[in-house]
Amino acid sequence: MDFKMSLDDHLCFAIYSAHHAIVRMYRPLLDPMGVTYPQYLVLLALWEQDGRRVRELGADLFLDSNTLTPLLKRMQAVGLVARRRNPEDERSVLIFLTEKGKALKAQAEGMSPCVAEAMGDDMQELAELRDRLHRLRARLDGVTQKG
Amino acid sequence: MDFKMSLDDHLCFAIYSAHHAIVRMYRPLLDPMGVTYPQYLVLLALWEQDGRRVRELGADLFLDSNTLTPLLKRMQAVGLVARRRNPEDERSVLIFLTEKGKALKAQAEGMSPCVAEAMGDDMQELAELRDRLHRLRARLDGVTQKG
DNA sequence: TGCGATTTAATCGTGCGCGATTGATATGAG
DNA sequence: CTCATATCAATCGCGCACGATTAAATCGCA
Repeated sequence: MDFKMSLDDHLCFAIYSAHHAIVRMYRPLLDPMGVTYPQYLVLLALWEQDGRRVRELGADLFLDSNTLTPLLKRMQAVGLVARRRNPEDERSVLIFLTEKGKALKAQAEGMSPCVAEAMGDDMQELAELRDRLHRLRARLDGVTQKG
Repeated sequence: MDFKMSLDDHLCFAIYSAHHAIVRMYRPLLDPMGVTYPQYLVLLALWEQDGRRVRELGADLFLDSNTLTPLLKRMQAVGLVARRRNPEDERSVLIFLTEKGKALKAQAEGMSPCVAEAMGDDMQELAELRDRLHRLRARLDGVTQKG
């Protein structure tokens, strides 16, 4: 049985290829905003809660400072965020949205119809897919931690 | 409603984070084999059908030569594949598994129990998740093409 | 109080993805 | 047969991811 497992039979490849398809779909929507897809995810996290530490942002996004620091510096360079040392604890760095970064939220909400059209209109199906993936991720995280 | 959409509410982020969790889960299994996760996907495609052109491999993996050429050269450098110009059409390059590349298949099949344990034992659920993702990817590819 | 252990961000090197371009080979219309 | 067009792999530049390491600040305990 394992001996006949093709690429398409693998769940891992379904996730891999769906991920890249998502990024390709978002690119033309995000390009006019001047942000990449990972940067858009950072913005989503900051629109939800501003002024977080890099560590907290990383916990939400499942990313470490080796990825986030250069990414946030690029966002700072184009004026989307400000990085300030935390006066309460000089080890940590706080990330704040600039006015430009805040303003992008409205523009991003304008993408919704395009995203909805691309993803499909079956909200039930999409929400269920999302929840199944979150459960799988949580399970994998748990196993990887212990293993 | 859109104004309260958190990171976790987004299907795109569920896919993004599940993808990275999958890669993290596979890493300790693939490291001893000396291959990366994308290289493992290439091997899956080649174990299924050997001696393909770069273009065909790319069609299966949804990757272009700008990604595949350097990746295949790295696999050639460690002796997993051979790259030969196609005598029938000198524009194309054929990719062949070496004996070492073929031998890795048995070792990869040994990962199955670990993967199964990490992913969970509900094969029905996992197969359904896989099929839903393939349908989403197909839909996104269609929309992106036309758009 | 002093000092080792811990926490935090930053840095470095490597390997993807991919938009854009290049160069070589094949194809096809006239 | 010729030359424009198409196809194919390769190349280049940039931005992630991430393992490993470093440096600074804080914490905790003797």
